[in-house]
Amino acid sequence: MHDIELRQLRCLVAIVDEGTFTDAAIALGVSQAAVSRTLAALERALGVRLLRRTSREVTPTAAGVRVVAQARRVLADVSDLVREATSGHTRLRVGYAWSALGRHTVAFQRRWSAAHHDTDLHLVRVNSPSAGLAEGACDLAVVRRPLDDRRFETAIVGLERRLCALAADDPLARRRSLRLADLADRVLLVDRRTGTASPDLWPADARPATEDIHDVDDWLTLIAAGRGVGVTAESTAYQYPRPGIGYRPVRDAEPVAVRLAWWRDDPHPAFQAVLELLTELYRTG
Amino acid sequence: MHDIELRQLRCLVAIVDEGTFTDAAIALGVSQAAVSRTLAALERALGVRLLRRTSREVTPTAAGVRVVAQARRVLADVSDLVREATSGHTRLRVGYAWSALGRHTVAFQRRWSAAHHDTDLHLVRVNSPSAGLAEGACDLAVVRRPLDDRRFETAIVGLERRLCALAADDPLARRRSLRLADLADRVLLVDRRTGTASPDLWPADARPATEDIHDVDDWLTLIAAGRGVGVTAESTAYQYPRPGIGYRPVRDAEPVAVRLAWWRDDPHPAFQAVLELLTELYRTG
DNA sequence: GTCGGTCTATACGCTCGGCGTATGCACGAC
DNA sequence: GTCGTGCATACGCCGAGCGTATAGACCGAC
Repeated sequence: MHDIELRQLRCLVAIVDEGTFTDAAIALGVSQAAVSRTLAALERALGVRLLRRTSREVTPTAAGVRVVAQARRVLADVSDLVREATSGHTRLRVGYAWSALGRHTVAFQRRWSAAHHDTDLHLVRVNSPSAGLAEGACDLAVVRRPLDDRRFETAIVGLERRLCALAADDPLARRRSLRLADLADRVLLVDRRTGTASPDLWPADARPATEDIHDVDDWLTLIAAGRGVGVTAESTAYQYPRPGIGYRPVRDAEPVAVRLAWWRDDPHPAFQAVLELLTELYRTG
Repeated sequence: MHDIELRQLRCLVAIVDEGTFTDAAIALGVSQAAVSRTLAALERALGVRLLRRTSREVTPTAAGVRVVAQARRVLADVSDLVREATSGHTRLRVGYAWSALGRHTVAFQRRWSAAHHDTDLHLVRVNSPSAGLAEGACDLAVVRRPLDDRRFETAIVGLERRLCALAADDPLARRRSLRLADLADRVLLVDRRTGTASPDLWPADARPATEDIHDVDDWLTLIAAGRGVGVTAESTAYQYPRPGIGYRPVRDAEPVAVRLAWWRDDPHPAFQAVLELLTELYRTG
C-alpha cells in the first residue's frame, strides 16, 4: 500500500479546475495517459471514487468534493512552506511570551515600518521559554531571562521595573507602592517556564507560597479573583490592563532585564537593526 | 527544478523526531543512504540548508525549524485528507446558510445523538447557495429554496412563517404583525445567493427597493442601523436575536419551505434518518 | 443507423529517479 | 593511534512513471 503523494493531489485539483483530464494534462505538462493513471492510483490509495467520468464532463463525487477541498489546503500549506524556507526575509516575526515591549510597542512598530517598509513586522505571543523561537513561530524573541538553550543568544536591550499585580479589592491595592515583604504571606502565581517572577526574589526564610500557572490569561483571572498575587514586568501592566486588577511598583525588587533573543548560528538578517532600535527606545524613553 | 514531494517532508520530520539520519532510516524502513539523499534533494529544491549535521547530533537551522513546523502542518492535513476520504461516515456535518432549524435545533441535536451516538453531528454555517454542500464543507444541508444544481436533490421537511426584521426604533416595530404592503416604501436587504426574501413576494407594481448583502452579520448590522428591513424565515429570529432588532410576522407572506438537501448520486448514509427525524420534528411541533 | 469527434482507460516499451550495498570521510572517545 | 559512530557519495539495479498508440464509451450530426 503506497502513501499518497503531492503529485497525485496536484493532478486531482488540476482535473477539477480544468474540467477534463485532457486539459489537466496540458496544464500539468504531461500526457493525458499519465493524468488518468495518476488519478486512478490516488483513488486506489484512498479506496474511494473521487471523480465521475463521462465522455462529456468530469464532476467530483461527494467524497471527491471533500478531498479536493482538503487537497487545496494541503497544496496551499506546501506553498507556504516553500515561501517560509526561501523568502523568510520579507517578513519579521518577533515573539514574546507574556508581554512584549510595553509602552515602547507602538513606537517600535511605527519606527520599524518607517525605516524598513520592505520587511513587515509581526508581533506574536507564544507561551514557551523561547517565546516561539524554538518552535519556529518567530524569527526574533523578546524575553526576560537568559535562555539556557545554546542555540540561542540574547542581549539586554533595557531594564524594566517590577510591578506587583493585585486584585483591585485587595487591601494592599490602596498603597501606592509595596515591598517584597508585604507579599510574603500571599500566594505567588508564577509561570516557571516563561515568567519573570520567582521565589528567590525573596530572602530564603521569607518566601511566599507559590502556585504554577501556564498562561497570562489564567494568571489574570486568578489574580482578579483574589486567589493569589503576581510579580511581573512593568510592560505587563501596559499590555494587560484589567478592571479587577491593580498594578503597583515593588520598591525593593531588582529591575528585570528585557532581552532580545536570536538564533546564534543564523540570526535573522534584520536582527542587528532590531537590536539597535530597541536599545535606543529603552535608552531614550 | 523538481517540485517538492511528501516523501521528502516525511523524511525531514523523521530525522528531526528520531535525532539522527540512521534512526530515521530505520523508522521509515529505508536505508540511511536514501535518507541522506532525500533530504539533500529537499534542501536543494528549497535552496536552504535545513539541518546542521555533526557526527554527534543533527539540529535544525532556523529555517529548518520553520520548515519542520510547516511540514508537520502539511502532513497533518494529508492525514486529515485520508480520513476525510475513507471514514467520512463517522461524522455528519449539516450545513446551513443563514439560520439552521430555529427552535428545532436543540431537539434535533439531542434526538440525533440519542439515536445515533456512533456518528456525531456538527452544524456548520456556510454562506453559499448550497450551504456548503458544493464546497465539501458539509454532507447534508438545510436550505430554504430549491437548488438548481442538478448534483443535489432536496425535499421539504417543513414550513416556516416569514418574519420581517426591523430596527427596534422603527415605527412599524410597535405593531404586532405586518403586511407586505407596509414594507413597500422601505429598502429591502436581500441575499440573492442564499436568502429567503425576494422582491417577487410583492406584486410587480409595489415592490420595495432592494439592496444586496452577502452575510447575515451585515444584514443584522444594517437593519439595526435603520438602513433597511429584512424578510426572513422564523428561525432567523430564533438564531439571531439582537437588542436593536425586532422581528414581526408578515401576515400575507406565504410560508417558506425548509428543505433538506443532499448529493443526488451519493447521499450520506445517514441522510434517510435525518430526513425522517426533521420531518417529524416539523410535523409535531 | 452510421460516422466522426471527443474523452478516458489500457497496453507496451523505455527511461530515469530512487533504492540498497559498499565505501569514504569527519569527528569524538579512549 | 585506533575504534566507533554517523553522514555523504559512488555504483549498479529495478521499477515507478512517462509517452505513444490504441481501444472503448459516449454523443451529436447527418
